[in-house]
Amino acid sequence: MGRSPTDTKEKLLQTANELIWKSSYGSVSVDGICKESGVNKGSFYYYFSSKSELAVAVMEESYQLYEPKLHEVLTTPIPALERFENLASFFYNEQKNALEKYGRVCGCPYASLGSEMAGNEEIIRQKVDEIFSRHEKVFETNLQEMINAGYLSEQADVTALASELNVFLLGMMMMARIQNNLTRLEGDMGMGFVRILGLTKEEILQ
Amino acid sequence: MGRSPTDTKEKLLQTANELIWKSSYGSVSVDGICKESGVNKGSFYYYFSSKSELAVAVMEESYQLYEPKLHEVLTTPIPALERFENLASFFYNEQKNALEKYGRVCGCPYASLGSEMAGNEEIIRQKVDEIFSRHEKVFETNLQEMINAGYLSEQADVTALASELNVFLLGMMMMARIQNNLTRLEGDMGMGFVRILGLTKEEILQ
DNA sequence: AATATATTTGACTAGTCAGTAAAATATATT
DNA sequence: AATATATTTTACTGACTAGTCAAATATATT
Repeated sequence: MGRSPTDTKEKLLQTANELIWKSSYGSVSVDGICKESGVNKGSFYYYFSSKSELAVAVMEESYQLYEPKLHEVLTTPIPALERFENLASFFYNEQKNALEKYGRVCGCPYASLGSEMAGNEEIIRQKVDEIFSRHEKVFETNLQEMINAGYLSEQADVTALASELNVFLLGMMMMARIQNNLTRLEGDMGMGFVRILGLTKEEILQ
Repeated sequence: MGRSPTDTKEKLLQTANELIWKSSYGSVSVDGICKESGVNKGSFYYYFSSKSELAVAVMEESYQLYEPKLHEVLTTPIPALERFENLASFFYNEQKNALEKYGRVCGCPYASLGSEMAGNEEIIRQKVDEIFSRHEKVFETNLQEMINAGYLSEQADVTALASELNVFLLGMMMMARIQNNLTRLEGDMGMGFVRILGLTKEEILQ
């Protein structure tokens, strides 16, 4: 009974994701998102109760698309050194695609939005906090699996390492966005991962 | 000849610094800054030609206050390990003071503002980029002095280390702001600096 | 005291903001 | 065909936005 579902909500989420990622939460208006989506403002508030609730939904959807990709790169059964070099390439390619699509280095969407709105919209701050926890958990789980599979030293402190990897990644992404430049990301990210994990060509276990 | 100079400009800079640091650029209005400063809007535009120009001036002034403090901590003639432990304490105390004053963890003002506005206001992005370059240069200079004074290994790559310290600091500050929590900053920052520099209690040269 | 300059005042755009509400429309089910 | 429900449309607040402008005022110098 009732009318058929449409792709209106999905279109709003996607447009909002793009606009907020490349510019910012504060400089993107609900009107702007609606105009770009070809959706009426009334329809916007049929699907979302506020702009901040939309931002939270955008992050959840985007993270659900991202996490499996991260997991896949980290679970490929090759030495840990190569896995993290692949991870660095993965992030670099993501940023390069965004640069080509949006004309600028976009960085980490969660970090930018979280940092901007942490002091103004508690539900946004909480969502970013939660997403970072989940992200760190993925690192943790995969590091433990690498240890179990003999790819990483048993002495490794997975919790501490996951946290450090996260902080380093965050810092690199922020720097790339502010510099609007990918060269550092290309040059230093893989090395950074490897150094944090204490991996060298000689120390590889398998 | 003419009227005496006043502290109006200074008051605007200080108020803007506080408001933008704790919330964001987009959610602080020129009207809000004026009201909080007890200054008329006309006076605002007598001193600043735009909101973004104000933000640039805020960053320059605040960095000029900050850099000497950073330099002082890093030039105290004690072993490098202790210098960077002191540096971690210095950052922690700065954040703790801001937390007490503004009711929230504020993080790095340049990074937050830079990340927010990098895609919208090129003069802001450029200023943050410039400030980060100067900041990294301070690390470089001081690391070289530590090597010269025999406090750090001569094999250390000061450029790479300065960059890594910067990225790590940036990541830690961002995370603290988003988590609105100082415990990680208190627990992991010193350790992080020391690990990046490859310093351990045993390896200290002097 | 007159004058030149520095600074402040307050009113004013003209546009944009997030959010509302009721009517209109489309369609699946009965 | 009637009805119930899902979705869209349109017009509308009322507050806030960055920025402008000319007149008013204060004061150091002559």
